[in-house]
Amino acid sequence: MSNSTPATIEDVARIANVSIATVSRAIHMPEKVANSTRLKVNQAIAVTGYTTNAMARSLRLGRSNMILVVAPDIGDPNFSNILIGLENEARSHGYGILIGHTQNDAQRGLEYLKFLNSNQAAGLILFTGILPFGHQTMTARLPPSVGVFEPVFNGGIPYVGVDDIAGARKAVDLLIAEGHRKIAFIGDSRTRLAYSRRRMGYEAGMDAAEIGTELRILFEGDGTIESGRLAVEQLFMRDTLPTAFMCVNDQTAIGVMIGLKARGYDIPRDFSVTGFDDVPQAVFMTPSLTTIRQPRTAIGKHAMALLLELLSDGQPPEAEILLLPDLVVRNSVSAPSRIRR
Amino acid sequence: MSNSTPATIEDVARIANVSIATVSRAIHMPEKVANSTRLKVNQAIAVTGYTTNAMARSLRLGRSNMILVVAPDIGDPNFSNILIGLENEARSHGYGILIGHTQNDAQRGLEYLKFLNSNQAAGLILFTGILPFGHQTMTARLPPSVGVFEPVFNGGIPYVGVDDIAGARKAVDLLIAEGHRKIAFIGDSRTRLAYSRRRMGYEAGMDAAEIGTELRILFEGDGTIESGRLAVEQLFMRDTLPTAFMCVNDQTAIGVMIGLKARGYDIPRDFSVTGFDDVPQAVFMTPSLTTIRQPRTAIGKHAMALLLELLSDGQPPEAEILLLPDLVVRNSVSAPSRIRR
DNA sequence: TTGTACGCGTTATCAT
DNA sequence: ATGATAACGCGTACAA
Repeated sequence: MSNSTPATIEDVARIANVSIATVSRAIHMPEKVANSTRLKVNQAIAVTGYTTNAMARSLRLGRSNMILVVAPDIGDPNFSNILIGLENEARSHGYGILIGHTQNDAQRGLEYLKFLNSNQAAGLILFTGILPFGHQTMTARLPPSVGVFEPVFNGGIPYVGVDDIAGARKAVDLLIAEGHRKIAFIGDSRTRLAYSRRRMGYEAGMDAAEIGTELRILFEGDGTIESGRLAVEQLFMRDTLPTAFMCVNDQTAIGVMIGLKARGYDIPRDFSVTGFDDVPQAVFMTPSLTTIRQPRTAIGKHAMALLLELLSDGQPPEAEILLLPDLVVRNSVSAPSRIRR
Repeated sequence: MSNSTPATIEDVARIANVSIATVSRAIHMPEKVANSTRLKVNQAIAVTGYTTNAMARSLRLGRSNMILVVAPDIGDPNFSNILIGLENEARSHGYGILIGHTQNDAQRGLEYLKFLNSNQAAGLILFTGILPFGHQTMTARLPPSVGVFEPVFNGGIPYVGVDDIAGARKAVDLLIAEGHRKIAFIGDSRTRLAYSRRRMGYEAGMDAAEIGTELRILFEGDGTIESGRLAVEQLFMRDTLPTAFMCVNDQTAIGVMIGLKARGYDIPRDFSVTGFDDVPQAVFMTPSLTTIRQPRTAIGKHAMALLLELLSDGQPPEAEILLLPDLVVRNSVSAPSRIRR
């Protein structure tokens, strides 16, 4: 059983009294081998505790059973949850997943490119809109790849993300349903494509409710807590106050809440606030934040499924898969207060 | 340059006008090859864009350059931060890291065991005190392994964790320095060894301050938010109130804070609270939680360094590496109130 | 200092 | 249905 050296296909063949070719067939194409023979082989496998040597297999096949997952920041809470989806899906198809993080450093990106070139990974999952390989990118032969969250700016690389427009629409619709009309959108059109889409959802919702542009307030931030706080300050100074703040992401929403509380206002009595993402701390805020939840595990699962399809079929089935995010109603939204503004 | 098929060692040899053996030597034992030859080889490598085929190399060498990291739950915020340390250290030594999560499911654990057996990983990092391989564990030949956070109950497997006793001591010392004497320890001696050690730190601190056992309150919980809340209820019922709650982990502390606030008390005016771990939401609590921070990235780095040492030396340099955690002072601790209790 | 040749464990081709 | 054998790309013992 537990010898010093792992059993090889030859050990199995000897014990089962067949050739190594038959053993290989019994494992990978069971229908092409006689029942009685297959039985003998299976017994021999059980006796020896044989496991296919993945290195030899990969060498022969010319491809590994590993998927490289590259993210700019592993520590990102978004990352770990998507990882779960990725890992489950990969594992259930016999693939393992390799982790890499670039910290937005081109040098490290290059290392991963070498990694890919040395055949260590059959496919690539990218957590960023840009290829992390610097200027070498152009000459690089990438394996089948799939982006997560954002389209990869290289063309031809499919991606799995969330329907930001529909998600934002859910938030603005809730606000409108609660009776709000003067709703500010605290946005960030520069950083990510997803963010401009969220704004589109906001506009669409306002349009649908026939709320005129004179009631729409747009603040251009940068998606950080600080920019949320700043938005509040600016809006107060300009004396153009909304009854609700719809924020492009949870970070901004947290900043808005901080700013509002600093001025002594109560949320949601005086102002309603919504976020987007449902970061882990959203539920711990006071009040807990009403937001749009990213279906993280599902995103991971779909991205990996797409990649595996690519790996077998060769052709990209779809260029873009958008999942519908959920509205998570908590305590930061209520009907608008009666204070005149 | 970017041909259809990757360059092999043979391509390099042909261009450099040497044998493949010389190319291999030029790469792996540069000092054993003539300067002029090495130069030719390096040029040929540059021209072809050659990268060693890792599969072939691993097959030949009998070991891969992958480290398998197995955790019960990838989503755990502790995990991702340690992962950063692990990854950085591994990568800088030419190793890649593979992720697996078991969800405490023995079946999945077995899959990883097969993985290991098929030579796909040269080493193993374990995030749990128990081997996740079910009863097969005994017969299994494990590769060099290192535990993280907790000792692995198998013997002979070194681990890297945190000095829980010293960490807890920092918390209790702070409380005592603020003037507290009647300090409750809300613990959990069943779940993890680390937790009992934290209690030892508490006792040691109380001993050092010569605070008698009649002023020590011990509540046995289970490390969850709910158990923290429950502790408060019980202590109020028993009418044995401390001025400070020292909690075995942040979850418990959060529960305690919820319980205290539900009864209308102010923290830290009426009661002080400390946690342990510094989970991401600790800073977002109101008040923000004073706690002991796990040096997560450092733990990962040390664990991987230890494993790599094991991989090359063969012998475990140390059985146990304990890192010193930091006290993070925030706003949940102040001097005890004057209310008589 | 350099080259030749074998073997690592597998899968695929071609016979039988 | 099964077996013999050639490759996959590399590292190294041995020979030169």
